Amino acid sequence: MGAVKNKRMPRAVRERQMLDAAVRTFGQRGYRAASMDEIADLAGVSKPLVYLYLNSKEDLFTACIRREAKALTAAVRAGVQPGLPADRQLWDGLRAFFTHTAENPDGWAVLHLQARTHGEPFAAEVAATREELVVFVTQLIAVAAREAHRNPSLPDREVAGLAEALVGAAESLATWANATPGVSAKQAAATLMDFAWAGLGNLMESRPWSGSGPADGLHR
Amino acid sequence: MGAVKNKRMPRAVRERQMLDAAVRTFGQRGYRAASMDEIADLAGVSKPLVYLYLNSKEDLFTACIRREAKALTAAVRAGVQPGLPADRQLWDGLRAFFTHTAENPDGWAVLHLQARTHGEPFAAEVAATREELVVFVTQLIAVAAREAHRNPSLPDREVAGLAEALVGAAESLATWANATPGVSAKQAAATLMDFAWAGLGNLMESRPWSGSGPADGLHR
Amino acid sequence: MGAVKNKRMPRAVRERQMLDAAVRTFGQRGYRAASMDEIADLAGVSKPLVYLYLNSKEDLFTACIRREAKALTAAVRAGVQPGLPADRQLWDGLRAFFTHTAENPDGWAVLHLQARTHGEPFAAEVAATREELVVFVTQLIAVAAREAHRNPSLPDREVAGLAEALVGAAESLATWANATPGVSAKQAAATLMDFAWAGLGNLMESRPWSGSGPADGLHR
Amino acid sequence: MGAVKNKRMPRAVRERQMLDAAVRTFGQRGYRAASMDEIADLAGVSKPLVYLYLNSKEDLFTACIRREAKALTAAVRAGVQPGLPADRQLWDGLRAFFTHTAENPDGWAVLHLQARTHGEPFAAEVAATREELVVFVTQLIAVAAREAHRNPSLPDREVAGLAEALVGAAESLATWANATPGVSAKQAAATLMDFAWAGLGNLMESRPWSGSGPADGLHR
DNA sequence: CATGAATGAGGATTCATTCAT
DNA sequence: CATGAATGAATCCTCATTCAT
Repeated sequence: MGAVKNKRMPRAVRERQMLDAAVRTFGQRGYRAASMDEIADLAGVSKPLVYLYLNSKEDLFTACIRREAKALTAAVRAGVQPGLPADRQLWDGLRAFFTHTAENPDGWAVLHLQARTHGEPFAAEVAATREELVVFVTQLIAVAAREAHRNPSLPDREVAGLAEALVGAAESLATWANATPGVSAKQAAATLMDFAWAGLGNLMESRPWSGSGPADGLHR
Repeated sequence: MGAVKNKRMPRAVRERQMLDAAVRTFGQRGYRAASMDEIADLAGVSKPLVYLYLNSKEDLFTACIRREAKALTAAVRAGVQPGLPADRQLWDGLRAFFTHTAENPDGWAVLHLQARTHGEPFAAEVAATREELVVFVTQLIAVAAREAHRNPSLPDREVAGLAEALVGAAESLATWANATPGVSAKQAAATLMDFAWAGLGNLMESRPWSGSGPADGLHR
Repeated sequence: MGAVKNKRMPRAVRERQMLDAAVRTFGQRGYRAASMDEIADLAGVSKPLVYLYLNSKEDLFTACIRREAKALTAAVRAGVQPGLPADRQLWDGLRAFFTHTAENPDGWAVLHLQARTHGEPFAAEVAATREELVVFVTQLIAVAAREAHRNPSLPDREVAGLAEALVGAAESLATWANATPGVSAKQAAATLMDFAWAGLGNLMESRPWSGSGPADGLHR
Repeated sequence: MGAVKNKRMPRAVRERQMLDAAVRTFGQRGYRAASMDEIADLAGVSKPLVYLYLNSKEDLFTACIRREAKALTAAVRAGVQPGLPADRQLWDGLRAFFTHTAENPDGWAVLHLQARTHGEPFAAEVAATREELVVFVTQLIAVAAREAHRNPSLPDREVAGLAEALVGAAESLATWANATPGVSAKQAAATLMDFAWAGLGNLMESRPWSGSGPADGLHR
């Protein structure tokens, strides 16, 4: 009883409806608990059609992961302008990230919660996306180091850990912001930016990160 | 066929064996995918005995969550000495946290991945534990602020966000460290401590956090 | 392996086959002892199909009760002509009742034995049907009283008791007739009619009830 | 947690406790739904002891049936004085019957509802008892016929049917009286006595059965 | 005697998946 | 294309029953 049954739609449209339904169902119920029946129902199509187009539950879930992963990285990329200074890029990226996850809570749940919970076919899929973000952050850190004329560059492993920590914090904050009424994407981004750029120690001494871009009131 | 079948053991022992098997199975397969058959098998007992002692799959999972949550918070608490400076307490807590999660990867998977993925009975259970850690970190930040004679205290929501970010980063790093060969608990703790205390900005300027305790070469 | 497996039948037909099998199995084994496996097998379908159409064991049993109850009351109603004198109506009703129960022993067992033995969902269901019969008999007694120009009408509770006794006797006789070879529906009806209308006392004095309708040799 | 655990009681007493618990449980839950666990618990003993004394669930149920059957027939017999006129004997027997079933509802449920519902081992057991009552009633009818100097005696099959109807009516009324608040054993007996002895026909003409014994206000 | 420990066997229910139309 | 009909294979859970102490 999900959507109205429209007969004879082009395949691409039908597939999108199915993926929409699947993302929503997987995101809310989890991979195992979601039933193909419910998904087909929510998509407004018959079950055999789902199998015809998407092959199997596993493939369907993989397709969901791929679509949502692509959407997330695209959103982050679209939010960032390569030429700007590193901290500005980070700030822009974080805002895009938090905005997108807030607008697509089910997709985010699929990526962050569900996909990692279930065995190898899926964890690998999502790990690749995550890696992409980590690499993006890693490069930003490297750029920032260059910009700061920092001589003895940080060891790679150290940088990897920092990027990992930053991405992990972002992921947690995204889930937290989704679950906490009254926390906007912008606030989440600001909190993390402070945390990441200035560090707690500096915050204690009242020196929050203040942005390096144009004075457009980046946060607060 | 998991363990050797030792007949006639006292209830407490059997119960522990069952919980061990359950944590391992739930941690690796997830709540839904784990079967009571596999758990009973791994524990070296028959299924009815599992039901006799632990009641139901739901109750068994809850018991796992409770046990692992208690163990984790106990480990962190045991690693921290209340009298020391805030940054030292944070450092000690992080080391205890990463050490414990590294030593109990399945328990950590149950808490961080599985329990949050499945509906209300369990999410609430684990949220309470997480809250405990967040509160601990929140208080540390407050103490640090006092120690730094910081006058206009940070707004509560800000502090909450920071604590959330820190805990989230720790959680992510724990999972990352578990999955990355060659990353020790100490290194994970050091990375996060740098990140949290100094911030990326300072790191760029070569001013990593260096510890406030006795000069015992806390890290690096 | 009960029936021949005819594939692809319309739903209504399959549902009837399932109910037939269920009535037979429940009637012979009882609610608890009957297994869904046996019912599905006897119906010549797989278990999931039974669940798809009938939902659950409880619902299946309820459906059996409803169908058999409706069939029984319909049979009795069809056997009785409202315009005739009360004793003739009673006679016709009894014959229809005994005929139907003799032709549907399993259905009768479900109604009389099994449904009343198991808790509330079912007992209520069958009680309603029984009440219908009791009311029917109660009204007949009242009509008979009017026909006999009996002045001080019998107290209601008394009439209720009498109707109850009559229905109870009929139920018992139906089961007895089913179990005793050589006892026909007609004989059972005649015995009860004598018993009910004339009473033992009159029978002793050789005055059996002889019918009030046309001289068609109603019995004997 | 049923009864207080009294250690070291003579076997006869323990067995009685078990049977009491079993009758109650079987009467209320039914044979299949009753669990040995619940029975042992209610009896205040351990399960192995039940098996030691009563062998198996089947044997236990059979023992219940036997005990309750014996108690019922004994009660009826004790209520009847062989020398008295037939209708007085019937009246006394009915009163004893309804009194006993009212005082032992669980025992009556075991005999009338549960035992007949389940396969051969039990149905036969209870059928024997029922037969005993039917024979008793059959003989009463024969005696009454002699007393009434009725010449052409009723055919045997006819008498058997009448006895069956009377016993059936009694059984139904017993269950009805148990379920209907405000109906006493005496009232039930009176209703049935009217019905059986006078017949509905006579009742219409205001000639209820009035008893043949001493004028002690037998009913009403 | 009495019991805590333990299990084999079975039963209700669900689900991903496939044909025949 | 689209679907109603159908199922093999699990999965959770319960219960009568038995030993070793």
